[in-house]
Amino acid sequence: MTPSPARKSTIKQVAERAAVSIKTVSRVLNNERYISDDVRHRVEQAIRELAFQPSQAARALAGKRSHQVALICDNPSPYYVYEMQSGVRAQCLEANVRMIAQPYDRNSVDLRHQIEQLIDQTNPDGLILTPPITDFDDVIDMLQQRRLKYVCISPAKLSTKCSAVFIDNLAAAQALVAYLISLGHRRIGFIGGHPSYATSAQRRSGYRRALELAGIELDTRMEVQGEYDFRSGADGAAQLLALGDRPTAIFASSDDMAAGALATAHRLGLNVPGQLSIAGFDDTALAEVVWPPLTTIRQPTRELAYTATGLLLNRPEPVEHLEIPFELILRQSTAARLNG
Amino acid sequence: MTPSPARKSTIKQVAERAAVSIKTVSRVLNNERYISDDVRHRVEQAIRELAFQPSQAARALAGKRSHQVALICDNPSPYYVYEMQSGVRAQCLEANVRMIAQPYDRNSVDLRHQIEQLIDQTNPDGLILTPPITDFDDVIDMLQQRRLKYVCISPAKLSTKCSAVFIDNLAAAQALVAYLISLGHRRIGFIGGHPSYATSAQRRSGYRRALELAGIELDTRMEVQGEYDFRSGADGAAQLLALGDRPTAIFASSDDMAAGALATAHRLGLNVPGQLSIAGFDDTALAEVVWPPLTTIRQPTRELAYTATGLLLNRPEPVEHLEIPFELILRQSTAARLNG
DNA sequence: TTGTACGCGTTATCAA
DNA sequence: TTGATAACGCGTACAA
Repeated sequence: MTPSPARKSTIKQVAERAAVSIKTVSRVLNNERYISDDVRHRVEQAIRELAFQPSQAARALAGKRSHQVALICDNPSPYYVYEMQSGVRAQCLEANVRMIAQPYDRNSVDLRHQIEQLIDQTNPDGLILTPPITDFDDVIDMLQQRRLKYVCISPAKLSTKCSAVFIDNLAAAQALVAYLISLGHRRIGFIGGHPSYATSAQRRSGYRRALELAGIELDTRMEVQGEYDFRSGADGAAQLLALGDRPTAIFASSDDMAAGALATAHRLGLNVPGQLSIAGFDDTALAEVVWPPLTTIRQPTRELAYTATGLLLNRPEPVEHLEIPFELILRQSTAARLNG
Repeated sequence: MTPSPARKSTIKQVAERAAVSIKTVSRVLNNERYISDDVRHRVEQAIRELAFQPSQAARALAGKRSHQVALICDNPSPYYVYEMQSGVRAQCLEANVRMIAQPYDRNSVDLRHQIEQLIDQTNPDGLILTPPITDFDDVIDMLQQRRLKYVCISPAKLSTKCSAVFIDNLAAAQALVAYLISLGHRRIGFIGGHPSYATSAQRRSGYRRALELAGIELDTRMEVQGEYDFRSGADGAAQLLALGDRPTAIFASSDDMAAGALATAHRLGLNVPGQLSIAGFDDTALAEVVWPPLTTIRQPTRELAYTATGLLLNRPEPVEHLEIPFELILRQSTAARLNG
């Protein structure tokens, strides 16, 4: 172990120590070709000995890359933001790139301006967008106009202009509702996501298709609007469970809402999983900590983020649309058959 | 509204448009003195017209400041991280400074190295530390050695070397437990926080002091260890409620744990708030969305972060220790008197 | 395979 | 109160 110096070392010092030119050190740093092994080793050792770290500022200023990617993530749920950041960061760590992340508010009128400001100031190598910003035309147009690289996570529709990473929300929702039906449920409530998210409509479609395939007629009173957060899930469930012929199962479009529905069920004295099955999407890994366990579709938010960042950093050229398979995770809450 | 140009504008272009020198533009940007109002207005208008944003990279390279602060925040809970980021960011926005934030893992052996790397690469103007990193000697020593500015949030002990922002955890816990006692409770369970956080011990002390002042003898079986997360709260409550003479109230050291305790209570058929009162710290704003409402100490995490960042940015010189008053929030869960 | 010279866009220094 | 010029630490273009 070399004690790290109190002052920052520069590339020049490394060059002197390794008895090579500055440019050669730069070559090693950037993994360029045409370097003899001997020189490379010498340089690497000097870097280690001096605990040298290149200055982001200087690299960004001199080169074409800034070695930074920006995560533009709105905040439906802190868990969601956290998972996104973790996924992006993991990939950045491997690529030796810095993540720039900060909570954004989709409701601010000058969101586009804020993002533009970020771009001008930091000159990121690329951006990761999450819903619903993926679907904001003014933002997308601006990125396009500036010829910036970006990847969309779960966009409303796939574009030929940029890469996207997503899961098949419709199929996933359908699979989960079909499972509830297979347990014997016929009256299944639906709590929708926030209307400004495209995934909300996709998941509703999946719900409806599952009913349709099972020959169950759609009862629109069984569909309530949510906002992807705990509170709206609790309210939505209250609305559903106040119906005369109330549902025997509830499908919530996110885990925050499913957890809210659970809370309401408890409040009403419905002992899940005896009298009510609750299922939902595990967008935010919240289902992991909920008791009793929910039946969920595991949407690996972190993996979406990780994959998207990989696409951004490692495949400069082609536009790709990558679908990540969802995984249906069956848990205890709905494992008990309806009415024993 | 000026249509923002597709390409980034430079300080040089601004200077030409305002018919002044580059340096003068720089003066305006940095709020330096000795500028005539006339010139200042001309420059400001040119900046607006060109939608000019200074390059972070160039500023950082040329100047002594990088206009960036780093938030070194561990992840006891995604909500906590989110609140911290929001608070720091709000202050950064006002000061026109960029926040660098990314989840850290307190368990990684090379945490100090990771932070050092961040510092070397980004050269931040200052750092915000959160527990338990505030109490890691190797990290603190490194910061001290490099003469970096940093502010600690809720550190284990106040140091004369750096500023700190905190609430009186002992007094807050004491107040909350005293309130439970005033409701008639005598057997009050305690679920502690993660042992590596200093706040855990502080809150336990508050719990004990409240009992002591009420003349209630401490029963160590009533104190269980938690880890500040939902799961450990649920487990801790299960342990407490399995006792022969089980507690009539539970005080959890965080809201995640309080929510966990709630879940356990429901599972056991204890209808909160009939047979059991649950109270806790609202570290992460989770209590806001829990049903039934918890009685909490609102620890304004976001405000702690906001204040700490303000200290860092606006008071370069003196070391200050700032205490933020806590707030006791009475909610339904414990509002009902014991046994009606 | 390696080195030299220049420039990136801003701030700092010093002179006017 | 303003301006000219030299850094800042690295990547790029080109030469050796």
